[in-house]
Amino acid sequence: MMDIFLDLNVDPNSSYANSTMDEAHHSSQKRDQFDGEIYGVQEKLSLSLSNKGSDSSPMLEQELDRKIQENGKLSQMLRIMYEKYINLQKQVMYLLSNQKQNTEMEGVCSRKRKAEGDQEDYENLEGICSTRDEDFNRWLKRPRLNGNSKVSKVFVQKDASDPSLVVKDGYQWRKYGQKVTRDNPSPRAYFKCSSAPNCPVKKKVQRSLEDPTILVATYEGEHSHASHFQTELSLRSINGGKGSAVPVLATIKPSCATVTLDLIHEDGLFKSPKDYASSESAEAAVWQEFLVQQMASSLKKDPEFAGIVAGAISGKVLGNQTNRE
DNA sequence: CGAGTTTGACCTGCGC
DNA sequence: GCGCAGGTCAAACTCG
Ligand SMILES: [Zn+2]
Repeated sequence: MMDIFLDLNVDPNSSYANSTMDEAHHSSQKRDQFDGEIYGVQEKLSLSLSNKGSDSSPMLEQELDRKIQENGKLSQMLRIMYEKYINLQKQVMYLLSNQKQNTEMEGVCSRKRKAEGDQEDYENLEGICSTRDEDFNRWLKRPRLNGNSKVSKVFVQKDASDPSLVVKDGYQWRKYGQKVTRDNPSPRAYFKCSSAPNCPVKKKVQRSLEDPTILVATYEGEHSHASHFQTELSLRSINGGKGSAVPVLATIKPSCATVTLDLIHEDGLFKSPKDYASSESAEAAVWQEFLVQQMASSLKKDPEFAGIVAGAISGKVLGNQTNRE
């Protein structure tokens, strides 16, 4: 069972960020610094691409150099992010081991419904990798569902105007029910896996009460088959990584500097980055590449970024053509 | 026509 | 035992 929702840069508008400014001073400083880095790169990108009208080759070379430098900076940023993430993961594992000892002494929560209610109380905390110890402990102490059955929670950023509760995760799902729950105005949809005839996996999808742009998908059970992601991944390795991008759910919103990475393993459940990072350094490299791909796919989705890139490319192409003529 | 979705009815577990 | 809430079923419906 893995619940991962990484919010590396908390939305400055979120109540969490506002209400905990003092106590989270340390981490917010780091965040600001990182935000600054992101904004700086964005500014540079638009600045360096804005003079695409020039068709002189020294200018192009200069521009190319600048882009190479920017590329290096972005890679460095990714490396920093990755390192921070690994540190957070270590913290999680350390606290989890402590928590395990505590819960073994306290006993397991007996009332199922009570447990679910409490779980939703902690829902907004799950989305935040907080460095505050008290919040972090609350996050860790939230009641879990039956530890034996595989239950995982996935948070997916989705446009609030889109009423569909579809979470693309590499499996085929058949909807078998929908219910309006007591404490959330948005309905909860029930799905069964239809990728394989005997697959027992179910999932529930509901919009987060706190943030309607986030869909909370709860998976139960283990797939008795592979998803098409797995096929794709094996194809990728055969093709030397030239296949299509790893279909993870990742969104980056430059406007509010929020990074949300939903890390779905090919079996449809979460695979913690720790699982990649703790084993081999080669695995860490794979994870790093994985992060880069997520970033790239997210940037591709951003129309503004796509526009800038398209402009730059067309500028270059037109520039080359006019140079030849 | 088959597969998937919708939606009201029904089932089940929990709290009082 | 009753009522409530979450979860599931299945007939009707939609869509390709
Ligand atoms: Zn399945």
